[in-house]
Amino acid sequence: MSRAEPETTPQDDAARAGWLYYVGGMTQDQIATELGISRQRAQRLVTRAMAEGLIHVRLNHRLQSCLDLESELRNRFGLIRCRVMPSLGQGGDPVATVASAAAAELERFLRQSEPLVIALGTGRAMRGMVDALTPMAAMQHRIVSLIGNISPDGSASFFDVVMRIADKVRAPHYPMPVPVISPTPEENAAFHALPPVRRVVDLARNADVVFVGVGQMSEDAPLLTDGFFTRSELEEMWAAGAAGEVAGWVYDSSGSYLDVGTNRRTGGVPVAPGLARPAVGVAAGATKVNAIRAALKSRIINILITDETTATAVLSQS
Amino acid sequence: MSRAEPETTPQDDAARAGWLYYVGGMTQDQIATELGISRQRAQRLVTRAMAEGLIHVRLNHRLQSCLDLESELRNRFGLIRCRVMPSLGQGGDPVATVASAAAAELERFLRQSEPLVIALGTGRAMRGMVDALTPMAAMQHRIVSLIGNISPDGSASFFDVVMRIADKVRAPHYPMPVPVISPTPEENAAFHALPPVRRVVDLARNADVVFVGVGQMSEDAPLLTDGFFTRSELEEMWAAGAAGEVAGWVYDSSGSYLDVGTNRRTGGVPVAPGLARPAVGVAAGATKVNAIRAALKSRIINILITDETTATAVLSQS
DNA sequence: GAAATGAGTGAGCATTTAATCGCACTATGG
DNA sequence: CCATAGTGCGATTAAATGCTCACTCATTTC
Repeated sequence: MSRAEPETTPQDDAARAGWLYYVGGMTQDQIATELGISRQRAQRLVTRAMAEGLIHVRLNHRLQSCLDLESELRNRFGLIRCRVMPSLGQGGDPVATVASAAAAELERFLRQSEPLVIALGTGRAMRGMVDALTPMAAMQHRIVSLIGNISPDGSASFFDVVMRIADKVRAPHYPMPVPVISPTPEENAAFHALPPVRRVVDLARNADVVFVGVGQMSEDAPLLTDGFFTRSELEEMWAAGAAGEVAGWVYDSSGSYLDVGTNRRTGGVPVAPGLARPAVGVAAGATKVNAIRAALKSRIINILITDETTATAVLSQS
Repeated sequence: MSRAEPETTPQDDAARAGWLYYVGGMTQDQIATELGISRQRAQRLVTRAMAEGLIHVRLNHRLQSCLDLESELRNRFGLIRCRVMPSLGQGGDPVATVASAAAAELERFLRQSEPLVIALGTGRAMRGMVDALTPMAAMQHRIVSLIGNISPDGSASFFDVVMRIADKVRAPHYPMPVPVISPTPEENAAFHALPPVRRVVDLARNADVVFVGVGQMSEDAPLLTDGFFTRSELEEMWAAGAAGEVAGWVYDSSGSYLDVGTNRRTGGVPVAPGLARPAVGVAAGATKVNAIRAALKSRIINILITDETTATAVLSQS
């Protein structure tokens, strides 16, 4: 037979194979026959469709145990909303667990017709959320970064989250053109005095919705492993009672921002505690428990998206 | 034996197993270990999670060929919107193909905050759509049936679609308490004269959105196989040029309702052609091609959700 | 112009999954 | 109290899947 159309992209093929497999329930052999390709190729297309996120899988049932945890967290910390996903066991990646729920929460806001300013932090949780996001047209909103996008080595990888999300929803986006953490308070202030920076800062400060990850301040603190802190800075923060970090701003176990160390040189906008506007924290993992509890206490975040084991741990102590 | 927690339902277990399998990417063996059950049991739970619709799978990519068909259908028939899903090959069930897309379209309306009156027909396509619908709170809307729910044998199975959807979204619902087709025009008129019926009819007639399947009038007409038509009635309609049927009302190949046969005794509300409010037709399958084309011509429906082969066929003739 | 690189391909094989079967347990009605 | 139908379970076996490897072909690099 003759394939008249040469105009199918590889991704099209992958999507079609994945569709036939997951929705149509066909075997890879049948797909191979249907599309006139070898079984191996069909298998690769199916794998690829999943890997590239062309196929979305969602759980459509609320586990009773998760619902219980949600209501307890809501009551204990006075949250607007809370979402607890089932854990994936010790082998599983907590980020993957919460990513789809976080994406759903974000979509909830994106679907609103009145224009919103949506501020975002960075980190693995945010990255996972954006990857799980379904592309949709939501140009009415503005996406703004809370945190500087200039990293110590000069790379702009932190730019990624805001750029990727803005790309998926075709919304205007505002990266924060300052260093994540400047060498001196003066240099940080100099950046923030620049008019373009001030405009982004104002936008972020008055955002209608905030999405952030939550960083732990233990040995494996993201800010340390990613090279934004030195070890001595971390120890200085420990001495001051550091419990966690949101958007680069370090707070103690009661959820109050510290006035020492890097906090005097951090660029961008801290997430103000106790406000009424939605502030969504996306975080899961055993090491983050204390950081999450502290952020909830002062209501730096008032919506929490986490997994079952983390939720249990957050509630168990305190 | 001792069951320590009596507080996990079988469905909870199935959902958890399905989550671990599809989202966590774990093997059924790992799940069995994780949950402390046998492999076979894990496998049964996973299967069940899928069968009961606890796991939703969606395609997150638009195939170029489908996009092309969509824009051509939109232009040709002046549609508001059109959605073409990839076909599942000759073995596949067309209803399964379009169900998830139809559900997504319905959810689009359900998510709107201003209250809507949503009118629905019946049939396999509607049933599939409702099954694929994600449960969500949308109490602001009212769900009303376009078609009678009393079938010839007295059963109320047609009630199902409206009831199920209302159950899933917790919205008030209004079944149409009249026979689908009455034995005589007089009896039909008598039913429609009843005040409670009139209220439902008024609601349906002024609905903000309409969702319907499209029935073919060939040998395998749903109205015939489901026992609402006799064969002689079908032949009478053929003689008058019957091409298809929407919500029980039969129209010819130009999409005009006929004034013969059962149309004089059909209960409920016909979908008025050519209106501006969205009227979504959900239909796929080779036998429905003519019925779909006719419904599009007079714009009984102005949004179409179908599959690739059907879309191609609808466009090929005419 | 030749070698290197890298993505894509098909074959064979190990692992994982689905289907079938027989057995035990339970509820229901004689 | 026993018989019987129905349901769920584990073991076995057939099918399907995923993984590795050697190979090709096109493009790049020296």
